Amino acid sequence: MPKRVDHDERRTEIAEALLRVAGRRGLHAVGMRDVAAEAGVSLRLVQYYFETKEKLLLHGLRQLTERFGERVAAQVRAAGDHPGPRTVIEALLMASLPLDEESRVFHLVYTSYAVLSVTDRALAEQPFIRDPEAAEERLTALLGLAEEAGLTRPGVDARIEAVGLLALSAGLGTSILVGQRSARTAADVLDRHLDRIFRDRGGSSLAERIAQ
Amino acid sequence: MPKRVDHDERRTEIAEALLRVAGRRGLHAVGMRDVAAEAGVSLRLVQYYFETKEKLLLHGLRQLTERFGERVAAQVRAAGDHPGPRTVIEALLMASLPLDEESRVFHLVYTSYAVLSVTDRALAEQPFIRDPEAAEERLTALLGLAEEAGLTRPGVDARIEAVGLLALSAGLGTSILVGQRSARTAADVLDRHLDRIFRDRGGSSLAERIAQ
DNA sequence: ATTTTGATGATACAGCCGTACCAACTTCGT
DNA sequence: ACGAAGTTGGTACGGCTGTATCATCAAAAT
Repeated sequence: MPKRVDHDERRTEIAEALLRVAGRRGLHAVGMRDVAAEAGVSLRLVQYYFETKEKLLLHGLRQLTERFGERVAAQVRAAGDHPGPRTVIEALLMASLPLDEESRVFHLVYTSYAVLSVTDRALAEQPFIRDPEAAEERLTALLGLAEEAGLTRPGVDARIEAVGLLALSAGLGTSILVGQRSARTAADVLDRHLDRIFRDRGGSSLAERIAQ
Repeated sequence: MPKRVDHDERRTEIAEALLRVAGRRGLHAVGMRDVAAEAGVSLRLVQYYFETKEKLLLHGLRQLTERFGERVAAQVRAAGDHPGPRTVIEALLMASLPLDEESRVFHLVYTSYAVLSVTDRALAEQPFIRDPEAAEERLTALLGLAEEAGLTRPGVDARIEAVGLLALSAGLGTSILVGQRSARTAADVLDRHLDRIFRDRGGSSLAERIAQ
């Protein structure tokens, strides 16, 4: 048989090119030809690995969320060996903020997809709308743990707090993305919010940890 | 001179048609021909009143924010004659949530514009990015008033709270938009958050006020 | 009444898009 | 060595887009 090329790897490379272009010029502006040029291959090849543009977009979305999930996991892992619930939650939320270029691209492209999904049925049925659900479950569990350990202030409802924290960090994320807020301000706000959930301030503040 | 047609009125009608189509099929999918058909006029007329598509889009954005501002103002006015700061803030934030069709369209189109503005310089320089600033000022002032009146809990920083509240309601808004949360859940979260800022629960809760 | 100017319509054009087609090349099995 | 199958490139097609052109009509001014 012919050249031994790892199809999955090739697909990953091309999808990566798609995400790069989308991050640079906006998802709405990427064409098949742009992706091909960015990946350094011919237009035909892009068609070969993803028969249609829609499939390419869907694959790109999947790849985007996967990579982001890994990134967040790594950042949480870096938070320490036996971190308290607040530390883990802080790491989780901060990792979701578009503070560096990679994360900025993620937010931009992900939000583009989310907007498209409102008017595109095929996109709306995609599981990427279910990823936040998983995050909610995890956050709720973490808050429940903290509650049992007596770390939270009285009257804290884990699920409601989880939803609020996710919405807050999502809102802060987009406001950073559009250049409305600085990373510093966002960290301050997040810090204050966590102060109202937890009894004790965990270690150093988020704001201090940002060199901005 | 020729037929006395109010140009501004005409422009408003056409821009309204643009927003309707954008709300139905997504901003990325609207073409000049779609707008013309929706407005019941010829393509040429759309070109006549807005020479270029970019100008049409910018006018549509301005119109969108204006209409939304009026809507919010009306909803706040409906909150009562001498409402307390919390009531006003609640009305403000709830009016920003996409609970009915009109507001849903606003959120969708506005978010579309925001996403585009990240990669489009002309859009980024548009003042619609400054509207949230005005909202922040107003919220900060309201919270400051509440603080002076002794209505808030100790340790409340008006500006940080304002930023947090806006980010929270923006995040809740988009999560409602993509069908991830119900209006009820969003109201609950907002309620809880306000409970942590204010000493007393204002009148009835937001959640109770929603028939959902 | 005629000219002038604003308002409207039909149609054409150039460019880009996603996709399809066809030819060529590479590498493996026999 | 030969052919088959996987892989790649060049190019063309149909459709849609925003914009421009040309012509027509209506109404006010002289």
